[in-house]
Amino acid sequence: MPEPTKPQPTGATGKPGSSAAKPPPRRRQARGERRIAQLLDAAANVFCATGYTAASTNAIAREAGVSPGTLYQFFPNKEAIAVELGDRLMDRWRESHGLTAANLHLPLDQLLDAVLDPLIAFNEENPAFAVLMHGPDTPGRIAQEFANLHMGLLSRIEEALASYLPDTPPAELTRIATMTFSIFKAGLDQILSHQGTERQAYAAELKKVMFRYLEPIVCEAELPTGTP
Amino acid sequence: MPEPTKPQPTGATGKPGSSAAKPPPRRRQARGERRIAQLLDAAANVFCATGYTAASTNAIAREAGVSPGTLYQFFPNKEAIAVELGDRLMDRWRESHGLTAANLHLPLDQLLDAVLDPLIAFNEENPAFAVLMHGPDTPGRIAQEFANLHMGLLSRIEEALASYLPDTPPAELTRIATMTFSIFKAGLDQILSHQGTERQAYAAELKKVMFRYLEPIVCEAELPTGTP
Amino acid sequence: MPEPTKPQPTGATGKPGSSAAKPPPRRRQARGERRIAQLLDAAANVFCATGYTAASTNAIAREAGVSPGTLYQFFPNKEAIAVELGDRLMDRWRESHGLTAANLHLPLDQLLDAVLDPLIAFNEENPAFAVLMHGPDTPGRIAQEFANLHMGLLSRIEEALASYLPDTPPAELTRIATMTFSIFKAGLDQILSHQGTERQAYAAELKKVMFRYLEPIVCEAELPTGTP
Amino acid sequence: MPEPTKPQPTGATGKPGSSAAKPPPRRRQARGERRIAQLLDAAANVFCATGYTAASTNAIAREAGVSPGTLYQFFPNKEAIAVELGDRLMDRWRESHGLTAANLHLPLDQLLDAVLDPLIAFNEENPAFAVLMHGPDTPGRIAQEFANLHMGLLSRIEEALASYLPDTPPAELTRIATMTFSIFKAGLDQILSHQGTERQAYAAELKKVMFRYLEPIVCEAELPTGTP
DNA sequence: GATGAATGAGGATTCATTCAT
DNA sequence: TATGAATGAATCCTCATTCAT
Repeated sequence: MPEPTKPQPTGATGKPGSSAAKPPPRRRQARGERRIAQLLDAAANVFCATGYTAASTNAIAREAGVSPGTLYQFFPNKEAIAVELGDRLMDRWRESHGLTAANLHLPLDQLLDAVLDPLIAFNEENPAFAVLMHGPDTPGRIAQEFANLHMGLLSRIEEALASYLPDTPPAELTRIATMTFSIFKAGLDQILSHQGTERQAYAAELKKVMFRYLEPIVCEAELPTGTP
Repeated sequence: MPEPTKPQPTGATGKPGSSAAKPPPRRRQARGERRIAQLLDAAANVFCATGYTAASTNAIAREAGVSPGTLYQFFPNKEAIAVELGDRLMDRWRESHGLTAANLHLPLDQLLDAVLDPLIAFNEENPAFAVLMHGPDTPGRIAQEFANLHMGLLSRIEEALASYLPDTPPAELTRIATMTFSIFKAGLDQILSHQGTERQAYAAELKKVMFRYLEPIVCEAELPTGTP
Repeated sequence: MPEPTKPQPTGATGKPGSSAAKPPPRRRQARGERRIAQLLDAAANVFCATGYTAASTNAIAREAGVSPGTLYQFFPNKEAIAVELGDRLMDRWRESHGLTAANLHLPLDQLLDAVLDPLIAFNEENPAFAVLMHGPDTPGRIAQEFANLHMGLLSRIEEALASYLPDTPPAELTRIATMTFSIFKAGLDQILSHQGTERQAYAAELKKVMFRYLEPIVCEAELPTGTP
Repeated sequence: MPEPTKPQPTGATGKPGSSAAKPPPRRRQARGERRIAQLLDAAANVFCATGYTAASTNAIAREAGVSPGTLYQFFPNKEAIAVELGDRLMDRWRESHGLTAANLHLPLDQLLDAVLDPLIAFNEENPAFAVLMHGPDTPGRIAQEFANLHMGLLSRIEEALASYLPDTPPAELTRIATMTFSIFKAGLDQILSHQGTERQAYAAELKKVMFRYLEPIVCEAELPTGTP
């Protein structure tokens, strides 16, 4: 039917987290949906191979076995590809193993196991996730296109921490969360750049780092009554 | 392996002073040396502004106020600029505050203060150092051109650790050093991306992370006699 | 030669009503006719907004709220859209206010009023008409796709002039008509690019130009007997 | 010090008309200056052949026999090429036959001859001038990049008219000038799109149009006192 | 008839690098 | 040395058009 359907720029389906009132995600044929998946897979590969900055849209299209024009039918630009890929990975992560409320009552070491093991596994299966978490090599600033992903993860950490540290001032909470996230990313990189037992050893090491960092913080908060 | 090897970096004017038989540095290189410094300064700025991958040699030349041709008179390619800049920063670091033998007998907390404070200060003054430590956003692999810098720092950490942990197997030592370095880089990024008191708070936080991570390792090693 | 020939413009649905034997217009073309109108309206908008050369068929389809494929179901290419739009505008113009035979006996000033006022009004309502009269910015040559429109208008002017100047050689007649048309287009552009009273002032000015240009020509022809 | 030398974007040397304090026009080698001329010649050809909108920078480079990169060493974009070409043609025009003060005291018919003949000749030799005067086929607005050229010519006409019509209100003056310019462009197009005697005939015709349009305006102004 | 997918050549522009002066 | 010119492949992206559903 003539029904105009609102051009709806392209690609990105919607921010994660804003669950209500998703705008009808643009009528698309099944083939198109497949193409998008294909392109995002290709993008993941290329991002992993060359990093975000050096990745080229043509390379992504080539990797996906389509022409450059096709890519641009679904994504307005390189940035949008990264955003959409990040969103989808984030969704996938949340759906499969998200930080469940149950975990939040575990003791720290078990919490770390409960969170990190699947998260590491997820990153092993989706190495592009790590690439996107880092963003372009532009230092300092978090590039606009990665802000979603970054904030998404960061705020989840912050929430989790908040439940352990209800009395900590927000600024400090943010700092601890930021540091934790930062450390995690650093450790994850090491894990992913090793293989086999060494990889496991690094995973164990990361847990040590995080446990030792967070334990005093958490304990101190948990026992405000007795210990001097 | 870890042994840094200083790989005679650029193709340009072999650095005087590095090898045993110093040929009297020729006069006509004085200007050249100035040019090089100029170019490296410019490169540092551009790398900081845009990251390594996105930095263009033309932009570096422009920033240095010279023509592209001039740049290539001193460096065979973009990579060499990064390498040389990294080497020089590394030298500068070593010369000014390098991990002196004296420090190695300090207790851990003091050691961290002694090492991290000047290192952070150095990075504040030379933000390109952090950019180069990270290398391009290509994940996992350490790009060839940044291997020197990376290994240089890493092996110094490893040496230091070795003096605290003489009985630890080398593989583990490497792993701890790698992790430590990784954490440091991560923390440094946070420090550098904040300002004022918040920056200081992040620095303190980084020290906490590192102290808590390393303390048990070091303690355990230090007291092989008394513990049951 | 000037004779317009109405070149059976698009490849699509031969316009009913043009040839002698009217085949009863098939029902299923009703929708098609609407689509075409829709597309031509959209094309008019896009041509006005960006000019012919820079207009894209995708933009036209989008503006019409249909898919590119649909557009090509009715028009074989971009050119055909312009041609058909031009033809329709021309038809519309002819049907509503065409140079009626009656006008041809008015004195020049009244003739100009009689012709120009509605023509200007028509162009105000259909600004795409002016765009199409000019064609692409390719200078000199009249692009193939705009020849119809151009010749259509030109020959009408020429006919009108011929009735005033029966003894003028055809070459000169063509020249005067061409010049007149050219001036008209130029003036029209000015009119359309102004607003309100200024627009009216330009319209008046255009009439002055044309009147003063044509008056001596016409007068001289009208009084072949007396004047030296 | 390195003295940065101010990047000085590229290409365009400076606006015409601002004669004082020309910024030192960027050190350039002779070869470069030749290239620029070459490129502008090529651009003129391509603009004439295809019009501004459809002209491609690659086509210009090809026509000039250089690589696309070379073009961009001298011009930051297509627009700048048009601007510079326009400026140079304008300068060339002014230098050779500009409206000299002497002309301003001639009777109108002689003035028109004095101005139009060389101007037409100039346009015959530099057909790109006409293309640039028209600008892109975007209707109405005068595109930014052509404003200079347009205003340059328009204001010269306006000045000339002002000397004939000292008592006319400025708005009207502008209108008359605009109309005159518009007519001239229209006539010029016809002249240029014909050949030989026909071309001359069109030139004569244009003069008629302009003379007849302007004569009453000028006369009326010239004889406020004594008219019989 | 309608849709959205697909194409691939071509658009402007950049960039690492080399060359002539 | 130093410069600016030159390169050409590669960048992102667009567009007229065709195809499969």
